[in-house]
Amino acid sequence: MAKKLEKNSYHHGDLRSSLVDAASIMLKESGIDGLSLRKLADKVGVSRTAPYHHFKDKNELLCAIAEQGFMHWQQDATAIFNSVGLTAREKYRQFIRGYIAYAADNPELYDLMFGRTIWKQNSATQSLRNIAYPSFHQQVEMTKEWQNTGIMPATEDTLRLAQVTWGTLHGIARLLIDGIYADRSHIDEMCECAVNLFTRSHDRE
Amino acid sequence: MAKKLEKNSYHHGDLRSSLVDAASIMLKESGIDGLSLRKLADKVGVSRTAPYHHFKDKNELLCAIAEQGFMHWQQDATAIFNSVGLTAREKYRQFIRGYIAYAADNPELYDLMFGRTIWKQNSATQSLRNIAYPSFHQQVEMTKEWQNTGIMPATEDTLRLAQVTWGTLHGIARLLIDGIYADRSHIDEMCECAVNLFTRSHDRE
DNA sequence: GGGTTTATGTTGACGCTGTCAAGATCAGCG
DNA sequence: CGCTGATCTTGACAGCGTCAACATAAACCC
Repeated sequence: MAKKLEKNSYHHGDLRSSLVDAASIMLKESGIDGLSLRKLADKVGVSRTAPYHHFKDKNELLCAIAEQGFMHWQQDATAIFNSVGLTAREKYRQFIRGYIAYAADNPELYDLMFGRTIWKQNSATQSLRNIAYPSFHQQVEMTKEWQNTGIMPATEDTLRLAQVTWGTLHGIARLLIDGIYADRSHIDEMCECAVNLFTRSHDRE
Repeated sequence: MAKKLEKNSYHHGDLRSSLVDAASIMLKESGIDGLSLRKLADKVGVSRTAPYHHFKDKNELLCAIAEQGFMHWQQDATAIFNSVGLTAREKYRQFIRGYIAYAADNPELYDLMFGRTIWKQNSATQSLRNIAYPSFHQQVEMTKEWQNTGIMPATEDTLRLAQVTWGTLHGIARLLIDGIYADRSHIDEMCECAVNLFTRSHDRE
């Protein structure tokens, strides 16, 4: 912010975060492939190879963006989880809707965070792993909690149950953001259906 | 096959199908991005731009490969669906396992068939749509059948139920092939868990 | 304060990609 | 036989990620 005045200097002063910010916007507009380091440098006002002094390669930049995405999502998730005055079932419904909404609102970011670009090639930065893995793990913890409160069947193995329920959310999100289900108007009913399936006849509240 | 002898002629004779075949192999080995038209032409033994007389661009080639994938998968699916001597629930289990197995055995092809590359940009060929849409629709028909036989809850709207259950399969498949769940040894138990969730207390056989 | 190190930014170059334009070759048909 | 259209070729262009070599200025030490 305060660095904006020193524009004409040879050194940018705050290039790294400027790059991440601008790259996030470009990602949102153009997707992972559309995000070009050259265009990015141009938009920020530096030469093509300047970013390479802050990120080893494009992958490291992508990981930095994904990190921000995880931090943002974790805020949303814990806010829902810690909300008061809701029945357990209602809270679960809100979590599902929140998950899908986050993906639908940030499709390219979601694709980056949970897509093959980063994870398939095992190219995740240690820094990214440090926030992504706990986020994955949180899914299991929440499942365990829901099993304890009787929302979800306690007979199923917690890890498997978490994998399947998260898989469902992930699958619906992907069908949406990948354009296989174009219609966003179905989302609410789909979430409702998922809640019914997973929590069927397990509470009376 | 019979064309192999006429190798040294100026005209290839059967270039289109040769391209699709070679491209399928390259796709399996290198993924969508790794599949390069230039390398492909080189492998088939023609010049870089020869493929452009058979496919308008890379997208059309990808659609042709995806078509073959859908045809292959449809064979697998109907084989499972028409198998005799199985209870409805057992048949459903086999379908789930078959779906995940197909994705796990052909990760790059699955990514092409059900990924954003084709569907997000609405770039699917009419020819591809003609086989993909019925394949999508088949998922709904099967769900309806399973509702009728009492395997799945008849109270839920068929379309929503199909979307959610397919979403689950798709999500599990993606978590697997995108490297978020590296461990294939969990697949069987995950499928079992999904079957339990969706068909819970709906049959006694 | 002066000199050196180090971080940061620049231009140039390479090989890769998809794709268009123009010309070469050849099969098939009138 | 000659023409037409399908097929294949070389040449070219812009875009990409990235390495090497060089320029600048900030930071640090004596």
